[in-house]
Amino acid sequence: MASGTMTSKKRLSSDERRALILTAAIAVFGAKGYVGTTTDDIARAADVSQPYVVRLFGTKEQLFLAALDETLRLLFEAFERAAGPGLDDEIEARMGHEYIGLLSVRGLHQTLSHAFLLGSHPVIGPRARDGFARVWAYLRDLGFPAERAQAFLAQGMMLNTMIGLRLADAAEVDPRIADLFGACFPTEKATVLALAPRVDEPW
Amino acid sequence: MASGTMTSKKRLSSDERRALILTAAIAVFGAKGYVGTTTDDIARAADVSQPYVVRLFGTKEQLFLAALDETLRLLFEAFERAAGPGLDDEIEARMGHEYIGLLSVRGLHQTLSHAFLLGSHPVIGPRARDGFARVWAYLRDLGFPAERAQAFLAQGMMLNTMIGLRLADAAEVDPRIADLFGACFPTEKATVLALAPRVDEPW
DNA sequence: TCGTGTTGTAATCGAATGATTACCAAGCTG
DNA sequence: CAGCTTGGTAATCATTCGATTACAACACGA
Repeated sequence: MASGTMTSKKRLSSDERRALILTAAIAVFGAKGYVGTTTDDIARAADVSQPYVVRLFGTKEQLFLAALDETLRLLFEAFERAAGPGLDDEIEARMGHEYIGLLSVRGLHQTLSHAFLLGSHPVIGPRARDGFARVWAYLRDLGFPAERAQAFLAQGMMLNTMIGLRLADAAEVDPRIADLFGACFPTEKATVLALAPRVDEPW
Repeated sequence: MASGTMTSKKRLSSDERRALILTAAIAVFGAKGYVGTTTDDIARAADVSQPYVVRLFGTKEQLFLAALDETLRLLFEAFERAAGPGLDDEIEARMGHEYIGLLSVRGLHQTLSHAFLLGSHPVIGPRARDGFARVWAYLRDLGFPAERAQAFLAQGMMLNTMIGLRLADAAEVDPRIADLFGACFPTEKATVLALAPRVDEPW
C-alpha cells in the first residue's frame, strides 16, 4: 500500500543515530532553549521517535549536556584551526572568521547563549561555567592580553545576541540595523548575513 | 488561631499590586527564562495567588512583555541619568556605571538576555528586536560613533553573559576568573562582584 | 533456519502548568 | 447598615511533556 513512494528509513548504528540526533538537538535547543525544547521536537527534527531519543541519551538534561559538549568541541576545533602562526592581529582575525564560519552549524551560537543563561541550574550551570572558563583560559594561554581577550569575547557575545534576536532580516530593511552590522563585522558583514538564521526559519 | 503572628496582608490597589508583581516577574523571568518560569513562581515571589497574576496581566506572554517593557524603561531611565554634558569618554563611563548599577534591580540583565534569545518567538521576538534597535539608536543619536557604540554594547552583552552564568562566585576562587573580571571591569570590579547574583540565590 | 542481540516504535502514564470558574471578603458610599 | 464595586483566592480543567513499558522488525552468526 503506497509502499512505492515510501522512502523506507535506513537502519543505522546507534552511534550514527546518536550523532544525527545531536546535530538536531543543537539546532532545536538553539532555537527554543533548554526548557522550551521538547524531546519530541528533537525527535521529529532527527526523524526518529521520541522514546528513542530518550533511550539513546537517558534524559533531556543529559541530552542537553551532550549538545553543549559537542558545541564546545566544535568551537575549540575551530579555534585550533585559527591558532596557527602569525601576529596577534592575524590570529585574532582568523579566530573571528572561524567563529563566524560556525554559523553554518545551525543553532551552535544560540545553544551556547542558552547554556550561558542557565547559571542557576544545578547540573547545567557548572558545566556552562566550566565551558566559558575554558574559552577564556584558551585565549589567555594563546598569549592574548587580558584586555584583548576580553574584547574578543565580548564581540562573540554580541554576535550571539544578534543571531538570537534574528536581526539579520531587519538589517536588509532598517538602515540603522545595517549600520550596526557594518560596525560589528566591517570585513565579514556579507558572510554573517548570508549564514545567519532568519526569522521564518524554525531553526 | 495563631492569628497573633499572622501578618495579615494588606489590600492594595490593583496598580500597586501590578507593580509588585512586575518586580517579581523581572526577578523570576531573569533567573529561569520565559518558558522556564511558571505563573505560580511569580505569584509566590509576589506573595499572591497564581490566578490573580493571570487576571492582572491576561496571559503569561503579556506578563513577559510587560516585564520586558519595564526592563527597557529602567534601562533608558538609567541612560538618561548618564547622558548629561561631558566628553564622550565621560558619558560612556557614566553609562557603563549606570548599567552596572542596574544590577540592583534583580533579574534585569538576564531578562534582557532571555528576551534577546527569543528572536524566533512570533510575539516576543519583534518586541525584543525593537528594544535592541532602540538601544542602538539611542547610542548613535547621542553621538557615539558606530565603532564606539558597538564596543559599548558588546561590553554590555558580556556583562549580561557573566551574570547569567553566575560567574561571580567563581571569581573569588579561580584566579583566572578573577583575571576576567578585572579585564572586564577595571574600575568597577568590586561593585560588580558586590551586586552580582550568586549561585545559591534562587534569583 | 533458528535464535539472539540490536534498532526502533506505539501506547500510555503521571506530573506540571496556564487558564477558567465560582466564590469570598474588604471597604467605600449613600 | 445596605448594597455594590474591587481585591483576592480555592478548586478545577484540559493540555503538554518526559519518561516507561511492551512490543515489533531487522540483521547476523552458528
